[in-house]
Amino acid sequence: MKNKLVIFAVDDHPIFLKGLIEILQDELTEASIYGFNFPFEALEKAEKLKPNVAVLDLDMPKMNGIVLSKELKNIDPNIKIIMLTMHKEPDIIRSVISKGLDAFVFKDDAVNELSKAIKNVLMDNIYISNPQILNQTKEKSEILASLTKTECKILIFIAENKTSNEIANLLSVSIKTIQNHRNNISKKLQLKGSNSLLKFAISNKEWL
Amino acid sequence: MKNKLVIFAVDDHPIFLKGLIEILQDELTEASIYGFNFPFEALEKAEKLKPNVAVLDLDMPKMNGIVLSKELKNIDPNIKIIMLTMHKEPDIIRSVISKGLDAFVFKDDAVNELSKAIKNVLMDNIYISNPQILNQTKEKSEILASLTKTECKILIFIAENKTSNEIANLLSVSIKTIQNHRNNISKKLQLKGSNSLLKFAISNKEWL
DNA sequence: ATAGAAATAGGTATTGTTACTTAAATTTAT
DNA sequence: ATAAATTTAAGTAACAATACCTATTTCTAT
Repeated sequence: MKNKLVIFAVDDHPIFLKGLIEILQDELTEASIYGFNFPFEALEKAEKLKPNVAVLDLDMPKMNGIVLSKELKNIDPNIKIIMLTMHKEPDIIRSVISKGLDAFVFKDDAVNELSKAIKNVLMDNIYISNPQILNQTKEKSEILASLTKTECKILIFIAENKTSNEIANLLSVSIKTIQNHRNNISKKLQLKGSNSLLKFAISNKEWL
Repeated sequence: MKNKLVIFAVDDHPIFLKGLIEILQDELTEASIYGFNFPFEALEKAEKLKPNVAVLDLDMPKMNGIVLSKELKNIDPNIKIIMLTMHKEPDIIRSVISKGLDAFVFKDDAVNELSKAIKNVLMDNIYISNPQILNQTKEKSEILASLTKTECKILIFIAENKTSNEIANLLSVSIKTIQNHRNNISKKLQLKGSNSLLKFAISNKEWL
């Protein structure tokens, strides 16, 4: 006779968490489901309750799903992590997926995909709902990864509303150096036209 | 003996909707709760089911909560609308609040505030959870509201990555006219510096 | 040690945005 | 009808970003 399955669900939105617990309970009637609105609550209870699976929201204030997953794996490396997200951008997913998760499920698909994900991670499989999304624009994220350290630093400054002049002063280099970097970044990202780099930086500032 | 209360809940996220229905059912055991993932489904059923209250998500693809609320009021002006949102920015809330809603509840507060909101709207009161948020930065939204029609139109074009030249061609006016409007908008919004208007437009594009 | 990558910085030109001015035509409201 | 607001558009100037180019120094890995 095997032990009762213990599942953690962590999401900062109370209503979403309520729905999440409902779904898990519906699908896994024999499991114990614990819901937490705050990541630190889940961490506090993890040692005592010894969860087998943790279903985490990626986007949470203060401690996001990635950080929380690392903390949980610290407590017990056998805890299986299922990451939930609303984001559908391949770039974001790719940047997150390489950090030791066991499953990745999109919130829109969660009703159908969560039980599959749980079954798979318990068999030590890695599960990704909607994997075809990842094949759509492989190039872009690879190009983003091709940016050098300095180029990344400058792109972050651009996203922070800094002009080339301001960045040059902050880094104590010539404005021509910054302009040159901007050009190289634009070429790598295949951006053209007026303020295209600024628009890109602002739109993607969360993921630099 | 009064009729049974009929409540609609509309949210594009299945899990959130599930949680929402749970809360409503918990709080109002005697009511009939109908949940819809898609606004058009709610519209289709509204004539037959004659809801007294509709709890709507503000941010939905294709048809947002404002549009849906107008359609529902078209079917029956007596339907009370409770708008749910995640946004906490006073600007956004102020721009939405003046469109004939009966209640405004923040998603984070929804567990506690929803039943209060329903009771109030049924008594023909207007209910706002967390009204103190609105008093924080009154000025900015008032300035935003001070924009004229043409200024708004141009701001939307700017947010759509259009240059002054492109906007001038689209509207068949001189580029100097567009530049002049840009200046007037910047002055009204108290924006200064390089590309400040573009940055503002991109950051606020959802609420123009 | 040396080749390759990265960071530095200069030139030159075009285009776009900001910031100010004035002013006429048109629309809107009282 | 008249005043006020809005839209239109001109001039001028400075600053910023894009889009090319070349070239030197510095770091990095084999």
